[in-house]
Amino acid sequence: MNTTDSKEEENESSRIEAKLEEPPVKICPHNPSVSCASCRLNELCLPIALNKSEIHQLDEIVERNRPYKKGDHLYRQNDGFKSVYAVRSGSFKSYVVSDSGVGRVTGFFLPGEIIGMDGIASKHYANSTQALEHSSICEIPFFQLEKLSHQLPNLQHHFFAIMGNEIAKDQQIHTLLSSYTAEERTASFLLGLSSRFAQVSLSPVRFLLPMTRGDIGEYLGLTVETVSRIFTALQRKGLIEVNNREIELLDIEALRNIIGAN
Amino acid sequence: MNTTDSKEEENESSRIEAKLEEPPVKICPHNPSVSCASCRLNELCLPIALNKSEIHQLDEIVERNRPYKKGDHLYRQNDGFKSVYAVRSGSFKSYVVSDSGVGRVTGFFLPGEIIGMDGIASKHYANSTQALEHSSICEIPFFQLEKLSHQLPNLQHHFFAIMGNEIAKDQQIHTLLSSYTAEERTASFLLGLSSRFAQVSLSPVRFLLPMTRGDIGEYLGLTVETVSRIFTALQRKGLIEVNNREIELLDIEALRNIIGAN
DNA sequence: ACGGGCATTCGATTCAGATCAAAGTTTTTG
DNA sequence: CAAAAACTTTGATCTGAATCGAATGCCCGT
Repeated sequence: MNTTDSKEEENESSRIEAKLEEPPVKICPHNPSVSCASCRLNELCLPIALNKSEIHQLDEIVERNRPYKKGDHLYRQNDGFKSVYAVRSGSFKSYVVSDSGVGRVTGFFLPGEIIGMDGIASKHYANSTQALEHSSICEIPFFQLEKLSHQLPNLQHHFFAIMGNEIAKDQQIHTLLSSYTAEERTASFLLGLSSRFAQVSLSPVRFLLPMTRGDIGEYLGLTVETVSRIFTALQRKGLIEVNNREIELLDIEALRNIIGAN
Repeated sequence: MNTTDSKEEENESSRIEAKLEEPPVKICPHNPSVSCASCRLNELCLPIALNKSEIHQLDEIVERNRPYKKGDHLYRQNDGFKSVYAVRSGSFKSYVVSDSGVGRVTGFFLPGEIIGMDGIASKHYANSTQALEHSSICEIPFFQLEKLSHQLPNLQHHFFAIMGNEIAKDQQIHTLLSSYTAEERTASFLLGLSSRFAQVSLSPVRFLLPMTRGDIGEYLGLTVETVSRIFTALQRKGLIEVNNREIELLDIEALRNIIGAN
């Protein structure tokens, strides 16, 4: 999509390398001290609602892969489904490519969020997912997650909740795409990002967009130009301040009012 | 939405009645012979992949409510989440109503399909769901489903798959809404219905739409007029035959080609 | 059978956002 | 460090679908 062929080659090879060095390292090479028990995301991610011993068991099945460079793929459309992934740091986007070459972004993932659940039913991933920046991931082999869920009712319960949450979120987007204007979509998107950043203890009013305007447009069903124009318009109205990828929300109440009628 | 106040009153009271007559009748009043084991949908619905004894255990927790009349609500937005539902016969639609009164349909449900998973995470249903025609339902109290899933790995596995399927489906709709034209959306919708009818052994080429043009429009992010015009246009091109709610797909290949480029 | 209320269709017009075109800016890379 | 590639912004124009305005048809209850 946005990457050249040669870039893709590199990514592909580094990805394969990572797979070859089995058995997977349990401790993240670039931050060996992180385990689920000590991860700052454990209140947000899978371990939520698990007790100490349960977290330890979960820890056992989590594979902490080497970090992903910008553009590296976690998996590609139609790859066999094997794992779900929890973002540890950085960010990812999922997208599908049509025969006509037009890509459509189906989701963005920030730390603590789970990637890959679209593959559970069909056993093949329905989209491709790549890193938007230097990022790290916890890979959770789904077969083992199921087995462990069977032993730990709390984990089963929580994973049902995570999937239910994904379903509810997807339906909100359905509503957004089927009835919101470009400005409403954009405001809603910014507010959504804001609260997701807040969840990981980042500023909800000032943040860096990990994705391009084009990515946002594909996600929201708009063109790059429209996204850019709406950003400019919101800035002119004094609701946000834009500097490249850096966004500051100046008037959250007003942004909420934009989507308030819906 | 489409029902008058007085109609709503009726529905509401009948619904409350149904809840009052606990303990729930295990055998459907209007068709006492149906159990999961004998249900013609059991290859499609929850019992899939369960053995005879497991199906019997599932049967124990399923509540077969009285039938729902057209317009009756299964639940309403923000009601406390208690159960998921499997459609036994008829059809349902889910919708959200905005403050501004504009409703948006978020889904249609045919026999064998599961309703209500959007409430699992938040413990409150994110939408309202009502019958589009005289319909019957199997209610599955979620707490008991979880408990049983914990005992039956096959059930746990299958429910993960059902939820994963819902997630994958929702993401397809995301793509549809963010990049398809009105004609592409409509063609895709008709083909989707067609294959869902086929799954329950109904004709995939000739069927009755259980929903109005308005419902379809809200679901696809189009207006009633546009849906109507597209139907007319597809008929003029000889791809479908429309008579009120009755649809015949005359050229499925051509319909596929409409969305083929995507 | 009939009247009233939805649901559907169709035509005319408008408009939000796409498309087309091009310059400017930031990031990547050899 | 400079060239190239990728991304962003702005302006002009176009267009698909919304909106507005009716007329007609169908279904439901009495």
